[in-house]
Amino acid sequence: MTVTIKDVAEKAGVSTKTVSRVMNGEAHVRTALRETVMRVVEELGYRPNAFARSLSSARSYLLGMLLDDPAWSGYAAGMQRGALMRCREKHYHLVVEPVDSGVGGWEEELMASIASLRLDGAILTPPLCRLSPLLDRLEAINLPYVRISPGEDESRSGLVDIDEEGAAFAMTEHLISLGHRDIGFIEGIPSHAATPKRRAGFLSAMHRAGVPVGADRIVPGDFTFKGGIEGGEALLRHAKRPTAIFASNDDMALGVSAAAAKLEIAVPSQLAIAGFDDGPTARVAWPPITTIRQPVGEMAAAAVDILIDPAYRDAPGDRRFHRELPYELIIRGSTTAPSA
Amino acid sequence: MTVTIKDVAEKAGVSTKTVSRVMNGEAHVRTALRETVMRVVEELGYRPNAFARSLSSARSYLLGMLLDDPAWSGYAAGMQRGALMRCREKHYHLVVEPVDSGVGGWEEELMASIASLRLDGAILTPPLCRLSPLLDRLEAINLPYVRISPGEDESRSGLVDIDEEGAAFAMTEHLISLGHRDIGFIEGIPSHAATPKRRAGFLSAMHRAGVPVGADRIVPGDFTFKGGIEGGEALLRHAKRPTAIFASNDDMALGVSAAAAKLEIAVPSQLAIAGFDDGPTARVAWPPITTIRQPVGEMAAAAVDILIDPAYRDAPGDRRFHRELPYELIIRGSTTAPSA
DNA sequence: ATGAAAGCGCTAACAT
DNA sequence: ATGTTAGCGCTTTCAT
Repeated sequence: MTVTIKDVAEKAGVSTKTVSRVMNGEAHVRTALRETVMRVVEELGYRPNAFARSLSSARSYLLGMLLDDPAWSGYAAGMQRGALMRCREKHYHLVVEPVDSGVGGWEEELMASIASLRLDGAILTPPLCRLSPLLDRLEAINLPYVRISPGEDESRSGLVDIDEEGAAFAMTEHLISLGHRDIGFIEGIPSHAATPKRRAGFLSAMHRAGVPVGADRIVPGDFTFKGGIEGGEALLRHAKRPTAIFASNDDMALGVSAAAAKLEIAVPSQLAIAGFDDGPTARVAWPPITTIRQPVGEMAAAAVDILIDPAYRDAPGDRRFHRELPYELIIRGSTTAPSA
Repeated sequence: MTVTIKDVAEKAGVSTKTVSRVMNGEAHVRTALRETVMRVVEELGYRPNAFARSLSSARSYLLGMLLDDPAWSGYAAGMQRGALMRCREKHYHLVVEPVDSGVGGWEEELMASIASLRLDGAILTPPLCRLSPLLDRLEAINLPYVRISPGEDESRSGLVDIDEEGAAFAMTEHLISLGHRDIGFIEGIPSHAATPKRRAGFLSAMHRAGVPVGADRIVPGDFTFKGGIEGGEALLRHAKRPTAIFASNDDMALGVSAAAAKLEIAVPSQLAIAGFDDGPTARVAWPPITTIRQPVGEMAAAAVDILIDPAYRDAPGDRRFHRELPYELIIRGSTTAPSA
């Protein structure tokens, strides 16, 4: 059979409680004893049973990541990877809970899963983090959660985000500084908090540069490649087309790139293209996409840190549990000065 | 406090064992009683504690997915998604265990994690599924596992794969049927079992068509975009360059596409490009890449099915636990007939 | 068909 | 600094 705490205690000639203390790195154990116990643990290959521990201690050492990303994009994958790595470091485990909010009954299923696993906390990614009824339910069962880029109700919980508006502003300034004045913009899906912020950043940079933005220069989008093709075509079919297009994420930027190829418009010489996210797809393109690097892995890791901070339960709305991580403007081949 | 089985038993006027029977869908409970219990469960919002159940029953209802994919490509994400969905359906949970086999000590960490979670089974993805010492250790602790595309030691465990060689053969035939005779091939990373199989499929199709393959037409690769650029450049810098290039995966195919753009070779008119996998990147390209669809999600789901089959433990090597799923040739815009 | 009692392996609370 | 006791919430015998 598997080795239990009793076996270790017996062989080491101590009580199970002492073994428990050693395993959990608690104080009040003499070094000599601690070492004896450690040795026996090694010898026997003892691994504490996570279930027994959770059952008696109310802590599960399990964190959940709630994802609603039908496309399972690089964004979600990066988040997950970042959270996973930090969890591993801290001796927690991560349970990923994919959710399809398009289908009925998901909320019940999710709550059942959460309750039966007795999660210690949950990370909510966009657009889930804006579902107020979901937040209500999590609060009702007293489950601490941290939101990634929620964009509203800031004081309701810990959160991690970047300065979306500032980043969009910076990207727009980059395009303007290259000499572009007629710039098209493709929006994201409205359910994401980032959508209005990125647009606002774009508009305010244009405004500040004193460049008017025609209503036909802003088109809707949905964060997908296909949406980018459509948005790109809409912008490029004008008799007088923009010299640059700023898409609200990388996948749409690639769509614009495809639309340009179709219409035989050369990138970047005849059209500059910018994206947002710096996901895996941004690098797998030619020319590579100029974009905003959003440190998704670190954002998820920060969320884990907040969740496992013992102080978090008591003051989830406290400002010290709000992290704004730095973005980075990544200039690649898709943006150059407009040809005269 | 949270509702326990005792609360339900009390309110329903039955023993805890009866509630347990109802919750687990066991026989020997009168319909009337069953319904009463169900009603009380609803009313109280009772959720069984997964830890308590696991502690007393030896089953954890937890499956692990072991991943060693530094790029965290679409392949890994698709696998995970497929496994996750099937687990949800079957009331299991999935714990993802990323592994960086480049770093020392990963094996100990992994084993500790597995042991403490008392996993019911594990899914091994490439290239981990070929690490014989790891398989030895899993067998030593008696943990059932299923491998995805292991390519060797077939009788050692259940496995799920596709006909890699047949798929590469089909792709090559497609290119030949379009009229290509001078075709370049970029290999995958040697640690993956798929690498030699895809090459073999390519070679045998060429051979069958009676087309000789020059040694300089096969170049090494590593499944990355960058590797694809390099491989593509190597093939395209020849005075007489191939009219088509078949890359062992999509990311490399995109790299070839980028290399062609750099060298101002038009795709598909001057160069046809084919990939393999049909990952998310294949569609986010222009022209979209002709490729082989590998049903990664279904493969992972099949692995879950095998693991939770009660008969699997007793005969893991049995042929009925080997699944070969169908691939599909997806013809997109990147392959057309060579221009005369 | 249903129930009573005895753990599963660990930790919290309380000794000592 | 270390040990003892009593559960955590469920399932497993084994009765009835």
